[in-house]
Amino acid sequence: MAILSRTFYTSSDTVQLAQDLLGKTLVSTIDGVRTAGIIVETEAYRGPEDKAAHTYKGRNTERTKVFFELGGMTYVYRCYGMHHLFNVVTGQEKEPHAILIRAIEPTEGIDKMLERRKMSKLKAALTAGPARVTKAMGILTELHYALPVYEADSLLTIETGIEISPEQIIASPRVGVAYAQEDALLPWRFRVKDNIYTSPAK
DNA sequence: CGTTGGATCTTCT
DNA sequence: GAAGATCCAACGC
Repeated sequence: MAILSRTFYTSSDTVQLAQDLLGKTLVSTIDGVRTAGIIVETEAYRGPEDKAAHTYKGRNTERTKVFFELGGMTYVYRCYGMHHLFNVVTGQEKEPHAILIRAIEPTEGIDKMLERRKMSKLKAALTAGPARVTKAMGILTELHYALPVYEADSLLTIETGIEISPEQIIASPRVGVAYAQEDALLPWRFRVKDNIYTSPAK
């Protein structure tokens, strides 16, 4: 499989990229052990205008500083004090956009993912949900913040995967962002239709 | 099946 | 001091 080049993350609009990422393969390599899965659910966050984004109004803190780099870097942060959520920074320098990876369909290293999730049998709950994805792949804020996903020796890479046609993509409002008022209604959540690792179509 | 509450870090008021 | 880009176990039907 081929690693996507850095230009993939900088040459299109973030909302388009969130759709383009569906079908691509997220790969984590820790201590030589590879775990991988097809991306089947994403959400776009477009600071500084987007009220739901951590970079709303250009907020630049220790946590969000990687947003301001050129696209293709990882943004991992802690959510509700106990989960790690994984994003890919997109766009140009000083353009604080990112795409949250919400669900994957496991393809490689499933035994390792089951072990990390303390599960015995493969089912959708293994990697359906942003915090589940990071747990299954061993992604941690301390270990995986601000890494290039376009470099072959990176702990996290994104590679080519399967073709997803526009008809297979479902757009809907983002999850858990009611506080963002009118921006909460933007249809910036994208899912692969009929995939069991995302919630069913409505 | 649906609902509830606990875990507990970062950031902003 | 409060709330958040969440998950899961423990309930009650």
